[in-house]
Amino acid sequence: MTRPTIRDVAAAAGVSKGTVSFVLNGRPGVAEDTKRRILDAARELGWTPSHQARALSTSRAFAVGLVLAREPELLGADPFFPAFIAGVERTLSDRGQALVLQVVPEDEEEAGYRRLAGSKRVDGVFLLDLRVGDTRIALLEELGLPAVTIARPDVPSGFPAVLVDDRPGIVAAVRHLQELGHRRIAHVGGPAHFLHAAIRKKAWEETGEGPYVEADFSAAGGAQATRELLEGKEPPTAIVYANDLMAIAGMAVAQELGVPVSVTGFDNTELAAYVSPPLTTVRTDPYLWGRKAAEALLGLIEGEHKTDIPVPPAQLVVRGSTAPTGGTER
Amino acid sequence: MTRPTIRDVAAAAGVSKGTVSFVLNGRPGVAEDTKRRILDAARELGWTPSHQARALSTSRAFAVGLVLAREPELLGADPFFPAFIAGVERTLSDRGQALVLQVVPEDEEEAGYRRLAGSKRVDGVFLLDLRVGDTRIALLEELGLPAVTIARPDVPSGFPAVLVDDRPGIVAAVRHLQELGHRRIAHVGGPAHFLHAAIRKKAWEETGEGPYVEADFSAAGGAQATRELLEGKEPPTAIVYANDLMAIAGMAVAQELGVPVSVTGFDNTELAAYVSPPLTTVRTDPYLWGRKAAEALLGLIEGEHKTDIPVPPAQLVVRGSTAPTGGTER
DNA sequence: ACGCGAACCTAAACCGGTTTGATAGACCGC
DNA sequence: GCGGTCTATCAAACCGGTTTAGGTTCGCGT
Repeated sequence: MTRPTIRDVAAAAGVSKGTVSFVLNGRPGVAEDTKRRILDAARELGWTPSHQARALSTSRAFAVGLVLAREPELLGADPFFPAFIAGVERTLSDRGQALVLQVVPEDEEEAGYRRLAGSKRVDGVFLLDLRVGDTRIALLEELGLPAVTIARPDVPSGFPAVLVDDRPGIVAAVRHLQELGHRRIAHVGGPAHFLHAAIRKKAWEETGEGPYVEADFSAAGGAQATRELLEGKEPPTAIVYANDLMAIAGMAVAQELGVPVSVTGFDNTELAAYVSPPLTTVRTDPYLWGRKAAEALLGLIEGEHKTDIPVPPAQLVVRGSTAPTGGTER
Repeated sequence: MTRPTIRDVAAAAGVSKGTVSFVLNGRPGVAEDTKRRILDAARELGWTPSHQARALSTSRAFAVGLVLAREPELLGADPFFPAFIAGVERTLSDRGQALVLQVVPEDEEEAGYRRLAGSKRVDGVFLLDLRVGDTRIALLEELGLPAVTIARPDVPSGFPAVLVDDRPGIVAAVRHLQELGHRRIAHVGGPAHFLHAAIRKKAWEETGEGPYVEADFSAAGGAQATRELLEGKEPPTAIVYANDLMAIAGMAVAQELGVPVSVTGFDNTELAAYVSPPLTTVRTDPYLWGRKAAEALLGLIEGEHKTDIPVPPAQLVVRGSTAPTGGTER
């Protein structure tokens, strides 16, 4: 028994294919009575339209894409993607859309987008990990592929964006440390070519605080940067990290060196609350971003006008890893 | 300027659509000369076949699916998926296949598979987080959807599987602890209805060691379980955890309670090497599993016979979190 | 009684590939 | 020189939807 097609439904309801199609797409101009007959027939036969056929005639893919250009190991440690993707799915699945993932080595990122666009596999894409002077923006415009980004304030991307402001989180962390009496507060940032790393660094710079070390968001990088800071002359009494992973690795280094130092992270990963001492960090909501981004992207694909979507700013979560100067951290 | 179609290529090469199609699919029976003319024309025009049209006429989706039925928060902390997916992609992208992701709440898992199958969006799926008496096996058979699982020894799944053996890793961890003088070695496992949790537990049981607490693979669960163990009478001197996340959370609890206890994790997450003390754990290779699983799935879809694929067993990575009894853990 | 527009529906073309049955021509042996 | 096979190619049907350009039918105004 093969899958029923629109033809079968049409025959069962005694109408033409065209009419069934009209009903399916909620077009006006079909009598109530006929409409019901068709819907009944469809239910009876268990018919669902073949989205392949639909895709062919409407040249829509009914799917959106996500290109991840990171090394697998780094991906594994990043709490952002799974949550973001879950949020995206939340929106997509309600609307019968699918999410197509491409994971590519960093140097094949462009090819990844070209593949998705060229084979018309997706109707639009998410643009993540925005970089300074990101070449992908031009690429996507060239490809004519609708896109939505996760962007930061003051950096126009040319696409509608979910506007995430990391600054209040960083500022709050620094203020919190200052209130605890810290006067030399360092920052361990992510690669500065990433917009989100750059803006966190900028927010921190504007507080006028101490030394800065650039790392790469990895545990290894965070540990290394911490060692540099603590073994240098005039070590800071507190460190603001650009993510939890580096912060946790940094805490371990400080413990090993026996240097008491307050630390804050960024992301509020699940583990943050369960390390010792529990990590003071900044809570973000990638799940929400995913939902919003997907809504925006679908809207864009439908031809809506592009607008940015603000989301609530990151919030500081105070835990035990920050303590008054001179006090003991553990 | 619209995308060229097969018709354009045919016209340019002075042949019929059919012949172009034959060449494209590498079918025999086309003269060398004609073949070259067609390929030249195709290159000239920059033609790539529309996979939508292809999908319609061959009723193949050229995509495989992955259903993730976990809460977003848990997903974020799990290092398995990103690495697995990266491996999968590695295989897929070479073969022009796409990966369609579905993230659903746990109670909608079945609907997720039905959606993928019903809309013919994918030609096959990966079946992950296999459970004891998994109902999805019957479901997929009912749906007639080819599938590949990540399975454990001795538990036939009915589908070709990447055969992962966690036991040597657990056994090695216990032996290692025993050699260090530990005599009461506890196990904090994952939910027992998961096959991988069950088999780790079983391997540990067969070593004849101490108390067992079931947790849920989360940091919170690991911390809670650890507290129970250490605050009970006859606390263990070592704990074997079923994943790194619980192990790290457990270490923190032990530190807070001031109880010296050796711990081992499972997964070898990036962070494992950078906590204090560095975590002794078991290294697995989900990237490889992803590659193998994708190869198997594509083979299966092509109609090859199903066979299980063994992968190298997990290996113990000894670090500082395991120390001789009576010695200091930090 | 007739013309007209609205409401409803149909037939057929189309999307861009794959696949099948037919055919034209080359080559073969006798 | 003729039937028979083989090769290379073509034309047309098909996949399962959407869309457009007409038809019918009907009620209504005059």
